[in-house]
Amino acid sequence: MDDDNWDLSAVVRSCRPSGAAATTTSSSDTFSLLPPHSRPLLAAEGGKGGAFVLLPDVYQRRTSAPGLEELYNSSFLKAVGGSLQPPPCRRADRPVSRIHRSRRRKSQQKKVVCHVPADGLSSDTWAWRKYGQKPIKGSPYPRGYYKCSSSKACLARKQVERSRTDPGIYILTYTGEHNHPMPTHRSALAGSTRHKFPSPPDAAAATGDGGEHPSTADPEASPLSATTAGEDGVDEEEEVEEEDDEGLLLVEDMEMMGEDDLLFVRSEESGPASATAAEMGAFFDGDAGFEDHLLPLQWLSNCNSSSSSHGCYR
DNA sequence: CGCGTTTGACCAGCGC
DNA sequence: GCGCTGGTCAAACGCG
Repeated sequence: MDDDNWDLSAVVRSCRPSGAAATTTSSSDTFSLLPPHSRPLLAAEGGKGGAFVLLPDVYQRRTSAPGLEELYNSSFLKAVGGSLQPPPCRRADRPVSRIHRSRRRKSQQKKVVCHVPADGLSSDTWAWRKYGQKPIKGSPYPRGYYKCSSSKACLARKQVERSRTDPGIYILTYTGEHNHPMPTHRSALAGSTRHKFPSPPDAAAATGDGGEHPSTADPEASPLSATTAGEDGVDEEEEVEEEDDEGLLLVEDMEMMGEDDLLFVRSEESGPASATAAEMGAFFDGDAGFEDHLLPLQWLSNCNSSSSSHGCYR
């Protein structure tokens, strides 16, 4: 119920730089949904211009942050205790159990929507397993549906879709909460290492029309080789905006993000990332499983240190 | 052999 | 009430 917010609130609050945070008043639960890596940039309310607030390291140290763990735990209690459903049922059972679950969620579940550059995708430390993909009306790019694969009981889900306005940006929608601690090592996750390094016919297609062919175009695919990506300090921006108490977060379209404010490292960018970017481009087009490419998160700390988002997002 | 991805089908929420 | 669209499931397939 409405208590969903509490956990998030805690996080937010703790993260809040004294003044800025005010923006997301009730962004509460939203963040709990977000993977640590994706420290969201809170868009200041008037923030269209780009007043982003970088959340402190709450997320940064997932391993050592007791607070976070608590958060998780408590979250579990709330999320799981309340609505955790027994596992999925087969079609036969579906009618009943599933209905409640999915349909309800559809409209009422809290969501966290964030926009991240391709690089950002790779930094998701949770283990996700793709369970579906669908073309979305109005968007040239299909949307991928992921579940947390760390635990079967985990309700966390995520949708990945490429921004129609900016192919370089991915829209991540998190729903549900993880009812288990975050995996320490990606490698520990169930065989989540399936790098398909494509030998992309053309990277161009990657950024451009991938969506046309659902089968080949995976929006979410954004494999960065952890090494390269991590090194350069990627930029990852996500802006989260809360809409209502329902917990629904809306992120305004890319337009709202001033280019000046949000700079993504694109393929043209220089440095170590460039190679990565290129590769990514290739991936965008046809591959999936970006989650496999985990960023060391080192860059997080780097970014973190800088007080302004600009420092990082460059 | 195990696990993740792909893909088609099913189901129901939502808008008209 | 109907149709559309999105979300999820599960079998098949591929890869390590």
